[in-house]
Amino acid sequence: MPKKTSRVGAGPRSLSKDAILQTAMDFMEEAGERGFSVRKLGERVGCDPMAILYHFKNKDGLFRAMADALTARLEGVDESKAWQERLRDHARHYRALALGHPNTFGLIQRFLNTGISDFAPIEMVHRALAEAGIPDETAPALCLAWYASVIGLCMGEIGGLIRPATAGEAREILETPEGQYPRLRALTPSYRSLDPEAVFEIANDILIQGIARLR
Amino acid sequence: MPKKTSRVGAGPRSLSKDAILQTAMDFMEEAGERGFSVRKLGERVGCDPMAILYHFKNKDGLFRAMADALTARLEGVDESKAWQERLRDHARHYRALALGHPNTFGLIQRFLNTGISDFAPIEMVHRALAEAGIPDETAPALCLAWYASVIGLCMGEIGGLIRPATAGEAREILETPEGQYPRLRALTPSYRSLDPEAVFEIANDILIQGIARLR
DNA sequence: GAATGTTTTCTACAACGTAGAAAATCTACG
DNA sequence: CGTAGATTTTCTACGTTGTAGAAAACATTC
Repeated sequence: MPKKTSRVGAGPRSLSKDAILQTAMDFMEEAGERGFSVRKLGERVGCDPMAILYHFKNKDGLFRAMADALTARLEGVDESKAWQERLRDHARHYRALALGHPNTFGLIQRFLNTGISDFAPIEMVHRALAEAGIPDETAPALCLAWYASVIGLCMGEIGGLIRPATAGEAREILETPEGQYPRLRALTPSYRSLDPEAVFEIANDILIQGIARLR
Repeated sequence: MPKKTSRVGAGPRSLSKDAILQTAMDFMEEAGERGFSVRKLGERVGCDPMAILYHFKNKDGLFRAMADALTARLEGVDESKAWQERLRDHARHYRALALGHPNTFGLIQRFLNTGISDFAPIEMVHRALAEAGIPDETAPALCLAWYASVIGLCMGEIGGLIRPATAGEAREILETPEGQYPRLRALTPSYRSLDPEAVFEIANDILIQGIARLR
């Protein structure tokens, strides 16, 4: 039977898991996943690398915890809004998370399989789908499709797929034989001035429109 | 000035880049990215690890080439079909690629930023969008949104997000307080028997419907 | 203060990516 | 043929990584 005090077992300096996670996320944003190592994190935290692994089992466990910690920062939505706006806001919050922590966000995608630990947002999505008139048979599929798409859009933006075309890329298109890619050629200026936020919003439009027409 | 023969410069055993890539992809599917190393690949190929790095500059370059090789296997679409079916088929081909090479497919997402090297499929998508009545101003945004969503769906499926809920997960939901997640609770049986393919198809429906109504 | 349990450090090992030098092999040309 | 130059493959070596296992430091309970 443990004591009544908060800390169930205190080691010498009582390294805080939350503090380690915060430092780990900052470090990940600075160095990227390539530059991230448990040893260097230990240096930053000011402890032996093995102390970190003691708390998180192994590097994968640490990554999982970082993904959870980031997911936990997801802003809630205003329940008084219409279902369309609630879904849109939820998607926007994911995007905000991705843009604010681009390097850590990839871990969310990687470890999304296990631990749909946060039931609350999923319940919210399902309430929205119910209000949209989606029958119970298709609701789960729709919910997962929505999450996969939204996360895909976030990954696309932080991964560099969704961004204005560079001058070099534009030139590359214009240097192709005249009649080969007429549409791509015509759209090149439009690609040059692409607005990533507009891409996200238009994707949201499509998802919401599509859901509305599906019932 | 090089000779007219095909091989511009032949080393001792003339290690074929394509053969290396094929072996690398097989190895990646067997071992996953964690188990993949240049040294072990060298063993499989039957050469020194450094010979591989000579051809691909470094491990990242090899990964990039693997992603390109996989993308090159994308099946083309039947141009005689309606634009809706062409988009749907294109998406299905991506899914087939993902399910056939789950471990290598992640590289496609990672390195999609650079090298929109295959103009042909993008041109195809834009022709479809034009037929759908999408104006030039929004076509690029729509195209990128479509790709990001489709790839997100593929990653969601091979990453384990899109799959039937396990018995343990179902229990976890049913063990929550009665009135807390009523929707989730009601949908649990439906989650248990979820069909990933249905999720993909419904997402396609939404995308196509959304595009059709957008003009 | 001794016993017990938890946390942190220390030490060591196998595996990794790859730089740089060396060797092996190919091509071109006399 | 042989020699010169270019290309490809191997060899060696270095710093870094994740982490197992033993030891040490500290906290808590009696």
